[in-house]
Amino acid sequence: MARARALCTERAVQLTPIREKVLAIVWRSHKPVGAYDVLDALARTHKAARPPTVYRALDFLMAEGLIHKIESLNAYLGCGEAGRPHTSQFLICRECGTAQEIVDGGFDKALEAATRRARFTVERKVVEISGICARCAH
Amino acid sequence: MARARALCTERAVQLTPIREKVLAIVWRSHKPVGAYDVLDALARTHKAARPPTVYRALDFLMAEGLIHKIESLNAYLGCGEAGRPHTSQFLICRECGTAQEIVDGGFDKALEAATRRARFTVERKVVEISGICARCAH
DNA sequence: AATCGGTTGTTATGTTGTATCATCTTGCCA
DNA sequence: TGGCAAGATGATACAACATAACAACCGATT
Repeated sequence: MARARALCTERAVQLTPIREKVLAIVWRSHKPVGAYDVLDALARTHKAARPPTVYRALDFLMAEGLIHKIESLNAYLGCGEAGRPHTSQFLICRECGTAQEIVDGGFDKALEAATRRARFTVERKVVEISGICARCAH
Repeated sequence: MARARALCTERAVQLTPIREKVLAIVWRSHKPVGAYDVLDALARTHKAARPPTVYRALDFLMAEGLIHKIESLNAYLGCGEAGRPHTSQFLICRECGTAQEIVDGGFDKALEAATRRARFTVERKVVEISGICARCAH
């Protein structure tokens, strides 16, 4: 969190109280959390919270690389490599609901080769693998 | 489409008129199409169509591997390798809206290695790359 | 004829995300 | 020191995406 504050200062963007609360809410869950769950949690300490309040904060945090959106769950997850440029992949366990962020160079290399072959300019990568994690498999 | 019919016969599942119409609607667009766009199109020839009608058909077609869902767009796309077991990745152009399905062995190999390392049992893969396609880049 | 599984009809509702315009705060500077 | 501009938030309404629940139908089997 100190790191998040430092990053925002460095970039001259504002990590306002609302944004910081939302970040804390997303961050403290190791499972992806839905926008309306964030809203419920935020509303406990911030009565005026409404959907746009939350979506604005989530958009800001995504733009700054502090959280990710898991598209296949419509949910949000704290980023493990906050602020550093990186691409990430997610392993999502359908049993326990956790999402693990992994960084895999081989993956990126294969992707780079495939997109270059297609002359495709990459802007955003969504890689979400669902299944059963090691712990839940026993 | 003949191929879709053959597959369903072989599997002893019913490609009913509604399902076939929905498949045709998804298939004839080379862009991913939203469920409510499908609904509008279906309703032209099938007045009774309602959201559940469409979602049931889409679920069936996905289960049979005839279409895919693009999670990052909440939209559906005809499958290029209908019925054959395969994993696919998508290149989605934000300019023209087309989504190209690519099959890349290197990708699958990298994924296999990464998931085995994590002792993760894969059930579903979502790989959606957004950006600018070759045609739109000029 | 009874019934059983699969499909569709129907109504309502739940979930996720945005548009729009008003208001407030802060810093700047003429 | 008054006014303006940019960024952030408040507030209302609505759009877009998806499912729950139960009724009705239909063909195949017994």
